[in-house]
Amino acid sequence: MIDPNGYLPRYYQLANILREGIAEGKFAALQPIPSERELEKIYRVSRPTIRQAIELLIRQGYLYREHGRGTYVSPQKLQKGISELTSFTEDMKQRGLVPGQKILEIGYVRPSDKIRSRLELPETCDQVLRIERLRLGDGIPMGLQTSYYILPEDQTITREELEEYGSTYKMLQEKFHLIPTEADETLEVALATPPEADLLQIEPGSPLLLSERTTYSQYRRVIEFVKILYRGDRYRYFAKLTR
Amino acid sequence: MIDPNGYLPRYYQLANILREGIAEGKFAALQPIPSERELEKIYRVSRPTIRQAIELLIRQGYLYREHGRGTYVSPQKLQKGISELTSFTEDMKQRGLVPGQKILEIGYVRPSDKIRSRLELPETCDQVLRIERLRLGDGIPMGLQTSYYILPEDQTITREELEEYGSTYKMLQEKFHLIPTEADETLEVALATPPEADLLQIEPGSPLLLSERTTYSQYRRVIEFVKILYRGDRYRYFAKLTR
DNA sequence: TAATCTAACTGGTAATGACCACATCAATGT
DNA sequence: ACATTGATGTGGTCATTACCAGTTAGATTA
Repeated sequence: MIDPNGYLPRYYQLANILREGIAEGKFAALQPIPSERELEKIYRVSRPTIRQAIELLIRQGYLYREHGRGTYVSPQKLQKGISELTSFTEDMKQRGLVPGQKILEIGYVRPSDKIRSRLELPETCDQVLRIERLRLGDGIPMGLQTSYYILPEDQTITREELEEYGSTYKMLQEKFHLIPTEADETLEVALATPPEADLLQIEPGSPLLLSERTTYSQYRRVIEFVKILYRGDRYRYFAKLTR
Repeated sequence: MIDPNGYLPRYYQLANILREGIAEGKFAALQPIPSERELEKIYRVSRPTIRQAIELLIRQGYLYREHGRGTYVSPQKLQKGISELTSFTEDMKQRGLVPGQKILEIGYVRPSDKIRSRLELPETCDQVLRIERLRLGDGIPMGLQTSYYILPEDQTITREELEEYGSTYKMLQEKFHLIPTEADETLEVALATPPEADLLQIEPGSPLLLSERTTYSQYRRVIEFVKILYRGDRYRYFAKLTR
């Protein structure tokens, strides 16, 4: 069941086994899974390893513990949609829509004070890459996205690459070895200006959901600042909160 | 430094010491803290204990690790505002505003199908407590809140209690021993109807931020379903995302 | 000089053994 | 009949020991 010399660490293998068991209904919602001492005998791994696997599944929302009682399976509603950092592309896929994009503009600009502070720009740098895109879901306009990146001119992004990769996050990872790992996001409402309404194919003055996000790399440096104006009638934001 | 027989577990004491060190600037942002083996000698606790403390601080956003290099202090921007489950009252306090409320209506109603499903109501139950409140920040209308609770009639909430406690979450915890521990939230835009606009002191048709939240207890049972219509011009939603 | 290797760090995974704190329930006492 | 107690199960904490896996820098080599 668990390969001690496997490619994946043992606690990770065990977590996968348990997660599958939950998905298959082998362990039912609100019912306890075997105790840590029992799992020790079943899977032939030590208790710390088992606890590590369980802690992973708790963080992912699949299990929860009750001291003195046992470890239980979360109800389905709590098993999905943890507030995860996703790109627009991944977001659309999760919603069951085919992601698409239409690049409107791409080029270097002088950053405004707001952009400067959001990108935590050093004084020396006075050029940032700006990309404006119309984002589609199943071919229908979903939002208007404006992204800013700090990139030297010899390491830049071309329109062709952007179209080829589809997902910007995938490109950042493969081309620059920058992995988005954390982000701060704010959401508020806005009203569509005539040019925005035209691009989004809605009436001017229609309500929009405005998202502003600063994304950080694995080194805790700012990667990008992204502003997205979502169509209010087609987009809903999900969050999972814990305490 | 660390009391082995203290009221708090050792890993928790160590986490507090390190968190203070970070707050005081003793450990600077983006700089490494002492290695796990060094901390072992400094604080006279074993490595598992140290790792547990560090993992806690990582989850709270204060530290991050780099395999082979060390454990580093996160930049300030990432140290706060983790997507936490807070009541309206706590939310206002965090924003530096004085929370307030005006109770508009309180009583039992037959739940609609939508409310039924959101509360995961059993067939037998056909009465839920509905509370409608105008929520204030520094005395100014911030949002219109409608909450639904599953409570037997002998264990109910009165208008007086609601006004006395101020925070509903505090009351749930102290009176019913129900601790809100997890929640699913959705956000979308809406336009104010004339009666809503009147209560919120804005123009009819003004944009609003509509939040719908299902809150779960420590036993993973639904506690409440809450709908809040926030004034679009006075409220902004914050989220912290991870991967 | 420049590429390579190696030793010494770092965190990551794992086993073992021990004791504590909380929950439950059956046996015991009143 | 009821309250109490204690055994036994659960997860929570902690120490010790060992080895693996990346990173780095200085010593070695070509």
